[in-house]
Amino acid sequence: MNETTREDAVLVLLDVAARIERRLDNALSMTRGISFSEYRLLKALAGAGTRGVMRVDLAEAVGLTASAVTRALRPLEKIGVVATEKHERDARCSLATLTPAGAELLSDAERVVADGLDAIPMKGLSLERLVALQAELAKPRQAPARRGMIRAHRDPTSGQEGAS
Amino acid sequence: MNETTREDAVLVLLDVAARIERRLDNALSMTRGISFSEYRLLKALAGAGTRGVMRVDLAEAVGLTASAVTRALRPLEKIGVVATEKHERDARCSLATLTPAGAELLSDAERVVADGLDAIPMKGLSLERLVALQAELAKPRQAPARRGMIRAHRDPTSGQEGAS
DNA sequence: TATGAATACTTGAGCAGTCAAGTACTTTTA
DNA sequence: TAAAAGTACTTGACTGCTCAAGTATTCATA
Repeated sequence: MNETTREDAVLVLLDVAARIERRLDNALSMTRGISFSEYRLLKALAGAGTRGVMRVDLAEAVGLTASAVTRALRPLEKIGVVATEKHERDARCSLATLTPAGAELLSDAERVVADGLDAIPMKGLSLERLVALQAELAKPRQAPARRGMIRAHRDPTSGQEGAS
Repeated sequence: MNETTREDAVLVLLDVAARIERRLDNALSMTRGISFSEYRLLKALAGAGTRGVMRVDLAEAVGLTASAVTRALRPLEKIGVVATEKHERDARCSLATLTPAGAELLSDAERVVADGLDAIPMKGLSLERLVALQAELAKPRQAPARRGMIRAHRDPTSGQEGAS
C-alpha cells in the first residue's frame, strides 16, 4: 500500500507539471506569441551572456533533443530574436545568441510567466529537494562511461558553461 | 530575486516531471510495449471496476483531450486489452472497460512502473502538498459557470465516478 | 599523415498530442 | 412538441516533438 502511495505521488507530480506547463504555454502564446519551449530557449540563451550557445548545450539546458532545438531556433531567428554565428575554431558548431530584441521579448515573457505563477501556490515545496531529485534523474542511465569516454574537445572559450 | 527562486522551482519541477515521465515511458514500452499514456488509461479503467468509463471521463482522469483518448483506445481495443460497449440509456456514450487480458497487462506494467520508481527518491516531497496543488490547478480557469450550467444528465448507474 | 572514431548539426519519416468542425444524440425551453 | 442548446464522440488538419540516418568537421592514433 505504501508502494501505491509513492506511485500516486509521482502520478500527481506529473499531472501538476503538465497543468502548470500548459497554463504557462497558453499565457505566453496568447500574450507574446511564443511557446513555453521557446521561452526556455530564450532564457537559456540569456543565461549564457554574450557567448554563443551550441545547439547541443541548448538542448541539454531545456530538455529537448538537438534536433528539436534546430527546428525551434529557425523561426526565432526569422523574427530576429535569436542570431547564429559560426564558432571561429570549430566549424561544426553554430552558436546561438540572444539579440537585443530577443532580450526584450524575454523580459516581457518573464513578466507573463511571473504573473502566471502568482496563481500557483508553490510554497512548502522545497527547491532543494527538487534540485536533488533533478540531479539524481540527470545521472547517466546505465553503462557509466567505463573508459575515459568524456566529451572530447569542448572549448572553454566559447561553448556555454552555465546556461542553466 | 525571490521571484526568480520561485520560477526556478517551477522550472525544476517541470524538468523533473519530464525526466520521470520519459523514464517510465521507456521502461514500459521496452518491457510491455505500451506507452505511459496507455498505462494511465489502463489504470483509470481498472479504477472504475466493472463499470464502463466514458471517453470524456477517461480524458479528464489521464489529462488528455477526448480526441486523444479516442485515438489511444483504438489500438488497445485491437490488441484486446480494452473493450467498448454502448451505454444502454445514452446512445452518445461508449463505455470502455478493461478486459481480463488488460488487467493482466496492467498488473505487469504496474510492476515495471514500481521498479522504475525505485530508482527515484521521492521521500520528503509531500503528497498532500502535491494534491493540494493539483486541486488548485484543476479549478476552472475563468468564467465560473454563471448560470446553472452543470453537467446535465450524468448517470449514476454507469458513468464512472472514481476512476482517479 | 592517413584513417577511424567522435561530435555538431540537419533532415526525413513518423508519432502522439492539439484544436476546430462535424455527426449523432439528449435535454431544456418556449 | 418543435426548436434550441448542450453533450459525447470522431475526424481532418496541424504542430512539436522523437529517432534514425546523413553530412561536415575535428580529434585520436597507427
